[in-house]
Formats: sequence, structure tokens, C-alpha cells
Amino acid sequence: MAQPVAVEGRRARNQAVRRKRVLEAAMALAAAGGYEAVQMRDVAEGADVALGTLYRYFPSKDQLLVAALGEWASTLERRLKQKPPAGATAADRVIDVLRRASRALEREPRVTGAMVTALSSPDPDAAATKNEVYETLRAIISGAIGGAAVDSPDEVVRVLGYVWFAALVSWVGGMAAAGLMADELEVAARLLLR
Amino acid sequence: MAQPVAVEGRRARNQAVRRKRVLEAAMALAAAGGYEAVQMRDVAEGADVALGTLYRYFPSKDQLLVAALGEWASTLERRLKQKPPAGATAADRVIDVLRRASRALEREPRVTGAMVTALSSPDPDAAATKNEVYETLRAIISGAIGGAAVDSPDEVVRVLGYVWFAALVSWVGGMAAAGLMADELEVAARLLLR
DNA sequence: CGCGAAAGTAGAACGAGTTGCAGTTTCTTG
DNA sequence: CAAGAAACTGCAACTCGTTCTACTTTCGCG
Repeated sequence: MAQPVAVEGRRARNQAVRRKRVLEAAMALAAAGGYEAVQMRDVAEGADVALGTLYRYFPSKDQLLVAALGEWASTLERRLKQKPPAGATAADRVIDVLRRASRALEREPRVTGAMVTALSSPDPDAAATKNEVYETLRAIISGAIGGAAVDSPDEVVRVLGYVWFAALVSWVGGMAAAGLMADELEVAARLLLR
Repeated sequence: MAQPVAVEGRRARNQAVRRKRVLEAAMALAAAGGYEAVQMRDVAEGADVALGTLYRYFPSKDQLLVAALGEWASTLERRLKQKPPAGATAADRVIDVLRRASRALEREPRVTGAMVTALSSPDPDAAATKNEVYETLRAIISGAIGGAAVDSPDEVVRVLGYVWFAALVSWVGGMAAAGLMADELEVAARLLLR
């Protein structure tokens, strides 16, 4: 009589649900008050989960927020696959993508701030998760370059990834105004893809 | 009978001494155990200063460490003025400078880690101090380019500054091996200064 | 000199990330 | 269906950055 246990069993499904609830609770808090407002006790309460459980899912606050950023980046990547960037040259397409991304990030400055803060944290336990995020960001840039003939595309992509990250940190750290970020990225893209 | 109060009076001199003691204590702790080992109570004790006094000099741990990085960068800049980088082209000189700097930073990984962690912290109160550090780093790159004819030198310098910062953070965050940092910088310099 | 403000001291107290623990619930599996 | 392991819960406790308080010392200046 056992229902065919769809995929992965009931436990896994419940865990996926919990995980999502946790991430949503964290985002809600981040939207309201940024990094410092994402307090682990509050996240636990908001997700209706015990503090210990929260820590079982995400071993630290930074890993939680980096994971959230990972979801965001994956979503962006998916959307870009469906609606590829416009532009005749590789530089134009890269700039288009980065501007779109920047606009989205700037729309929720506190959320972005929280996630980027976590991304730049030194926590070595989060290194693997952080790398995935970087990987996705690079894939996004790479996709924008597409098949265009570019000198050493991998190197260009890596350098652009660095610039993207640094620009985000500068903005979040209050060292650069919001609009600047996209402009700096455009400058870098034009220099590297000329 | 009053001794001619050299410069700036006795108070200012004592404060300069205290400040230096604090920075030295912080560096000693950082050398031993990195960012987390730089605990404000221990810094205060090591510098033979009360905790409250420490906070009067440096309003936060991050500002303390960023200030330390600022000293390091200024020293490097001074040294480079005396012994300018070797190399025929701008790219070669920039690479030489960045390699020298990287080697120095990699020699004390824990100290570097502590300082870079602070530099990438989002604390907006530290923005001014952080900007000074960036300014110095850019000046160093700029000096290496020197008078060479380069397209949009300011933009190139800014982008290289971003890459330098991001490479440091990657290394410190455990996402890239030590030697890699200098190599990535070389790649970026060659791409931007070709 | 001698006073008053600024700077320093010791130490308690608060907040938030993280950990540990004892007891309960929920799955999976045989 | 009956373990029994793994996952959860609620909560106390610990750490370390930061703040606050009450008191003392030091220095520049009239």
C-alpha cells in the first residue's frame, strides 16, 4: 500500500522544504536590515526551526548567506540562458549582463550587502560554497562572451570575475556609490575585451 | 627652564608612542594566530593600555587592522620610491612590483589574512581608512607604470587595484593557493597593459 | 604653581554567533 | 509493525567585540 515514494523519500523532501524556509527567513531579515539584522536566533524562529537545526543546515551565518547568494546567482544564470544578452560584440554583451545584474542587486541593497559581506568573509569552511558562487558568476560572464573570438577568454573571464567581486565589495563597504559599480565594470570589460 | 617642547608637545608624543605600541601588539597577535587571535582585550594588554583607551585610538577591530595595513602599504610605497621596479615595459614593472608585494605578504600569511579580512569588512565607519589604503595601493601600481604611454592609465590602475584586492581576498579566504595570487595579477597586468 | 579638561584605567555588562546537552520526534528499514 | 539511528527541539552556556561607568592621572595654560 506504500505510496510510491516519489523521489528521494519523505525525509529528503521535508529537508528541502526546511532548507527553503530557512533561506527565505534569512532573506526577509536581510531585506529589512541587512547583514546585522540576519540574526541566527531570528532566522531560526522565522523559519520555525530550532537553532540547532539551523546550524545543522548551515554551519555558520556566512555559509547561510553565501548559499543564498548562490541561489540568486543560479537563478540569474538560468534566466540569462532563456533570454540571452543583447549586443553585437562580446564587450557589449558582457556589459549588458553586468548592468542587468547590477541593477537587480542595487534594487535590494541590504540583501546584497548581507550576501556580499558573507562572500568576502574569510571563513575557510565556506570556501567550497564561495567557490561555487564564483564559478557561477564566471559562467555568467563566459556565457555573455559566447563564441566570440577573444584572446585568452578564460583569463579575461577570471579577471572580470575578480573585478565584479571587488566592485561589489567596494559598493557594499560604502567606498563607492551604487551607480559606480556598473560603470567600473563597463570600463573593465571594455579594457579587457578590446 | 622649560625644555623646548620639540614638536607637538609631550602629549602628542606619548600618544604616538601608545599608538605604535598598540599596532605592534596587534601585529604580534596576528602573526601568531591571524584575525581571530587579534582579540581586543589581548591587544590592550599587550600594548599595556586599557581597553577603553584602545577603543579611543581605534574605534573597532577592523579599523585597527586596516590602519596596520595602511602602515604596511605606506612603507612599501616608500621603499619602492627608493628602489624603483625593474622592467622595460609598464607591464613588466607592474608585474615586478606586484610580485614583490605578494612575496612579502605571503611571507606572513596570518598577518596578511588578518589585515585583508579587515579591509574587506563592510564596516562603513572604516570606509575612509579603507579608501586610504586603496589609494596607496593604486599609487603603487601607478608608480610602476610610471610615464609609459598607456591607454587610459587611470582606468587601468583602478581595474588592477580591484584585481589585486580580489586576489588577496581569494587567497585569504582559502579559495586560491598562495602562489596563484601573483600569477593572476600577472595575467591581469598583461591583459590590461598590452 | 595649580586648575580643569582631556585622556587613561579597571572592570562590569550587553549582544549575537556558536556550541553543547538532554530529551523527543520522525524516518527508514528489516 | 518494531526497532534504532538520525534529525529536531528548547535552552543554557561560552566567547569576544563593543559599550558604559566611576575613578584617577596627565598635561597645557593662565
